[in-house]
Amino acid sequence: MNYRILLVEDEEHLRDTIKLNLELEGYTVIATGDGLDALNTIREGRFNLVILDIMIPTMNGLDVCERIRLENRDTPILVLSAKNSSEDRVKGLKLGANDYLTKPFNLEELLLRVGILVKSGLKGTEKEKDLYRYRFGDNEVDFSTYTVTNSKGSFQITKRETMLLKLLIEKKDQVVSREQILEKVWGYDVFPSTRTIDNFILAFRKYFEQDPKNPKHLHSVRGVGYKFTD
Amino acid sequence: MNYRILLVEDEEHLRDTIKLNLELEGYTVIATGDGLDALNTIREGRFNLVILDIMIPTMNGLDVCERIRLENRDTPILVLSAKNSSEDRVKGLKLGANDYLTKPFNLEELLLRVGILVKSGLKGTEKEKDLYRYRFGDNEVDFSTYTVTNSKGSFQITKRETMLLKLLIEKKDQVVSREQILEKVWGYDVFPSTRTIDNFILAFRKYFEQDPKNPKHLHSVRGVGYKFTD
DNA sequence: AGGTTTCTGACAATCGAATGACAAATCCTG
DNA sequence: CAGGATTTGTCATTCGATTGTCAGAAACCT
Repeated sequence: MNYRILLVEDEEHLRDTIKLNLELEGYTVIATGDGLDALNTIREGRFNLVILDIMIPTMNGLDVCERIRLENRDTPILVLSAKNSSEDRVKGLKLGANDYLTKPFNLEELLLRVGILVKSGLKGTEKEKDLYRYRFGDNEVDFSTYTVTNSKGSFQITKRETMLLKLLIEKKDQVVSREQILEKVWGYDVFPSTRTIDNFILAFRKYFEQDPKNPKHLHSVRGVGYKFTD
Repeated sequence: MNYRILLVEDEEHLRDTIKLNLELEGYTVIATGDGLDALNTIREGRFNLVILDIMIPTMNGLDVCERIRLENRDTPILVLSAKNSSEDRVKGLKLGANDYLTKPFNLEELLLRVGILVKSGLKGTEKEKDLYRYRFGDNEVDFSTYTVTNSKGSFQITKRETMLLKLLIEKKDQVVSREQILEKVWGYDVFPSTRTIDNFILAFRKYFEQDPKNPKHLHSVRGVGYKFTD
């Protein structure tokens, strides 16, 4: 079996070291030092693991992590960081990283953890359904099939809608600004007008709310953005 | 789903704290402070995760770790330790631990890592369905002979078609992304264009659908992939 | 309070990327 | 080399995403 690993690390020397060692272990390694680059690469190819330094230029590494998770639920992510505060580790793990390693690290430990992650990803791309379901009101959303079920019946929503909904639910009870939404769901280089987001919310209200005019779950916060509550 | 966790920790106070917190998260926790005890317990019951302090009395925690791995390949192990030397971490990971956390640790981080491990262990539980024959609509597919029988008659399909069809049927009612399809049917290092997959689906619709224009079994999910339903 | 400005709701119109459809080229395998 | 299997190329079509517009609601400011 040929395992493919995407390595995102900006320090050139370290990048080469890690790449070399992983290749000696038999992995195929694609390496880049840039976050945007990484996102593009991951969209094109398939990987068994992403090793991600969160202190990279161009964009925040944690955002890269979150974005990979919005688009792609399966690929394991191993986060590297110079910060050793537990808050940072917690933040990384919350955004969907599968493991977190602090620099400087023991190379052998890295290789061991890589081995563990790569294998765990293999066991089955499909995970338990419950992990991808979310219930609120009389709605049930299945993020793996893009399906919504409620009293009105059962229907499909689109990928974009799913990503946005996921983001709002992740940040439940918090206001998410339009900028944040654009950044996370659409990316750094695309800038649709703000009407677009409104239209998505509009659609959500039609899908999920008993009375779309008096939303119980999808609230507008004037001048800022939107907020999801149960 | 009821997850069962075995907690092995000799400091009583810490043990109670962890146990309580895990239970608040909804896990069932069996706790013990003794290594031998732990081995006996794990032989009796099935667990989704073992949390193991390697500084426990009666026997060396690393030995316990090794024993568990010898007897039981699947159960994830999370090692706790006061030692923070990388050699110790490497030693633990080499003996089969899936993760390693140093005391004192952030409780939230522990809970997050527990969540990740418990889920990763699940993936393996799912058994590959051994499909031999499958019926849907007025079609009957025999995967061993690559033969399809329906009202239009009986004919052969190719190996690749069979692989793809099997994948879609295994993931019935779920959206299978193009990436997943490529990964499973073509492998990691082959990159045919997306048109290829489309053509296979096209063929399937001609084979299996009464009205290929309004497919009842092979649905497109725009921007993602395809979905099979009965 | 009243008038002004800014923001969101609502929906129609438009655009463009993803897919459908099929032909042609290439790759295999015997 | 023949013949099917697989892949690529091209154009048509469809559907989701985006923009534009306007009305009404909320905030702002004397």
